[in-house]
Amino acid sequence: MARDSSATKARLLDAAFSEFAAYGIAGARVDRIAEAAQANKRLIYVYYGNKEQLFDAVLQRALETGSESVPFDADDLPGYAGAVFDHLVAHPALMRLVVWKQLERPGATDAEGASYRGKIAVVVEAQRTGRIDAALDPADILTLVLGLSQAWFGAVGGPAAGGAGTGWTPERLARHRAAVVEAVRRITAPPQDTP
Amino acid sequence: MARDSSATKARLLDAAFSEFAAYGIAGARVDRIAEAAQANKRLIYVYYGNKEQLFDAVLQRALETGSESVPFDADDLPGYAGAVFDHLVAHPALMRLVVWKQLERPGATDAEGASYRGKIAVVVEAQRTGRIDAALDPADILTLVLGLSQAWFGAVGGPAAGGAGTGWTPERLARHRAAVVEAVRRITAPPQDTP
DNA sequence: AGCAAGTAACTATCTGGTTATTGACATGTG
DNA sequence: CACATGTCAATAACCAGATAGTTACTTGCT
Repeated sequence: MARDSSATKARLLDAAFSEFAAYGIAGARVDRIAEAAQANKRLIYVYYGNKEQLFDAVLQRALETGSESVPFDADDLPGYAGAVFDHLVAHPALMRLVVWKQLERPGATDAEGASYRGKIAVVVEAQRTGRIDAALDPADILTLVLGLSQAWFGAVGGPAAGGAGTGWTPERLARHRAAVVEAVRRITAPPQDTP
Repeated sequence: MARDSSATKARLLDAAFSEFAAYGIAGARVDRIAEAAQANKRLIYVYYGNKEQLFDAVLQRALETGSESVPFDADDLPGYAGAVFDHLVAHPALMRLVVWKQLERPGATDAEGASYRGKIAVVVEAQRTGRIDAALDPADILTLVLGLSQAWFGAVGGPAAGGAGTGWTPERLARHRAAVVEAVRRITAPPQDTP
């Protein structure tokens, strides 16, 4: 039990995820991560190199699991926006992590760029087949849909804080979710969509 | 010239603005701020108390000048969104500062809460007079409009980085601005808006 | 002189990262 | 079997540099 290096690595990664989500890269404390993981600080350097690389590992895993559980669907962008919204609300730490990354490590990684270009291509195709209004630039569509899905995070009284209970009641959240979905529908629906 | 305390205070505030926008609260360095302001570090504590209070002062001034130069107009939300967009693009440091604040100091201040409630009231009135679709919750409208205006910041290849040149060409930026304005129009326009 | 503005040097503490060492387990050898 | 050897996981103590905040002092203006 005490000699399982992969378990220790995983505990460190989990602890680092929480720490980075809460404090960002600059604010995160290596000692706190080690303590929360019940591991020795040294092992962070053995397994992950240094604080920055640990952050990279945390972010990569978080984004992987994120894009796995919310597959992109250009044929139903309102549904996709709702799914992204649900996932972020369910995992506010992931939301915070992404924002920290945006501030402290701007610029897209190769994986992000590839995923982005893939989505663009799918949107273009959906525009060609008439399922998305072709008047808007596909890159703009993507940006706006994501922006709408994440808008709650920046809202006044929004749950930018730590983890759980955050001022928004479930009803309020559900209503906002519906508003996001409807907004995406109005933006992306092709003309003459309401017969 | 060398003995003008208000000028020194202003220089410190400017330097602190840049520093906090670039590195956040945890990442900001008091020594760097003093050096950039060509002032003695001690004066930060004399004039502003400590690092956190200095951040508060920076944020307050930034938000004040922000809301001054972009007045809220519920009767023309697309135009308002465009104006917010323009202002943030012209002052990316302000955008970053707001996001840092959201992460490192969650929760709305009294001033923010008041401004928010004021906007809500104006939106409600605009819905009553039929200038905004009344089907959506006013709080959601506000959140979505702001989210759209800021969506570019989170975009792939977006200018989350430092200050100036950031991958987005002026043309790309103008196109995205038009997309934001059009998106807000589609979301907020009352039914039967196109005669 | 007297007061406000400004400064250099200092300190206590923190923090990322490292060194030297120990403990556990497996394997090969006589 | 008994025992030496090598390897991997883990640990405690340590260190050099950084950092927020302070103390005691000087400068310049009226």
